[in-house]
Amino acid sequence: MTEDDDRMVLLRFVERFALVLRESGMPPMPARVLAYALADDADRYTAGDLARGLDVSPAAISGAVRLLVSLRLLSREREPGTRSDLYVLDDRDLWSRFMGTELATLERFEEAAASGVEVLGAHRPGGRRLAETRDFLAFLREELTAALARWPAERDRRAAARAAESSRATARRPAGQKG
Amino acid sequence: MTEDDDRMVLLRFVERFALVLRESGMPPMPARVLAYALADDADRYTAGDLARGLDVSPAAISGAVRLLVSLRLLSREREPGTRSDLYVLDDRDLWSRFMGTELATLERFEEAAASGVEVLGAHRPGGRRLAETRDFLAFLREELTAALARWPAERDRRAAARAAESSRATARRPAGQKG
DNA sequence: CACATACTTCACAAATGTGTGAAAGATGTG
DNA sequence: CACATCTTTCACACATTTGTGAAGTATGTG
Repeated sequence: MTEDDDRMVLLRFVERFALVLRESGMPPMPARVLAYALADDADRYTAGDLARGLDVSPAAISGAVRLLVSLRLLSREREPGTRSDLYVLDDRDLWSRFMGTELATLERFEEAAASGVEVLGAHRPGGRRLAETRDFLAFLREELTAALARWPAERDRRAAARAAESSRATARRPAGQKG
Repeated sequence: MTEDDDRMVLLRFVERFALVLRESGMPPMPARVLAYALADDADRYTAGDLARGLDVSPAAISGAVRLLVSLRLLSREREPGTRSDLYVLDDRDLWSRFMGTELATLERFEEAAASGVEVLGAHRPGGRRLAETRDFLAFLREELTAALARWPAERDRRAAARAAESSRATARRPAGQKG
């Protein structure tokens, strides 16, 4: 009962989150698998787990994990003496990796703009606009790279802040009488 | 001859750049229109200009500019006494705007992650991962917003550097004898 | 006010993408 | 070494997306 409810809540979330991932260009099934692996409580999944958990065919999982592994968003592991691969979502820097793939796209943008400047000529209005575009993309890439490097420290800082906050809250509850 | 060649070069670039835009989630035709408006030398286009320039049907342009205008990447203007709208690519902060739409996506991500924490509970492993995801997205949004605010100044700085560089180069050519 | 021009809307044909079932391929077990 | 289990590959049906032609709408012109 409650277990089924939980599962529905989870699957509903999966669809919601996957939708946003899809709007960022990820195909539907990989998006679902990523969202599921992120939100469900296990930290390693066999292909069968994912297929059953999402209630889709194993074939669909096969294609989805192939993409996710190639993007480094999942990694494949093998437990000795077992016949299934295990897919693990390395959440320590999942989002850094995700942004890594975005940075690669940004670089492709930059290259395209630069080649446009080259073939069209920087003196013409169109070429000038492309040069400015290229500069912007370069700037953005520098900024993102720097931000990404700051993230691990920032994450720990935020996690510590959250922990302090919640321990203050629990300390207040049992002993907080002398207001 | 040369004019046709130029046009081919332009259209080839348009396709190349549009391809990257498409990988970032933009539909093909809007991507082409944006790339064309960016790279061609005019600074305002009627729908007909775009249709002829890209050699596609006016109907396709209609849908494409609707999207681009809604994203604020093109703006629609109307010259008095004429019967066509003019589409202008406001390149002064085109890319800031483009990133603005990306920021909106980021915000949707953040909301989705936050709602996941809410419905799944922050104490479970899945919920904890989602909380970290939400934090990362918030961080990224702050960083991007800050970077975007820095861009105008940075752009002028880079433009000035380029101008100084090129004037130094032209000054060196005619008079640069006493090396 | 009929007409010409430019654009938009709509229905459709073509292309593309997506997930399934069936068959084939691995890999460990008795 | 036959078998059981799990995964991958492949062909296909289904759905979605895309851009076109044709018809309709708006707007300025004679």
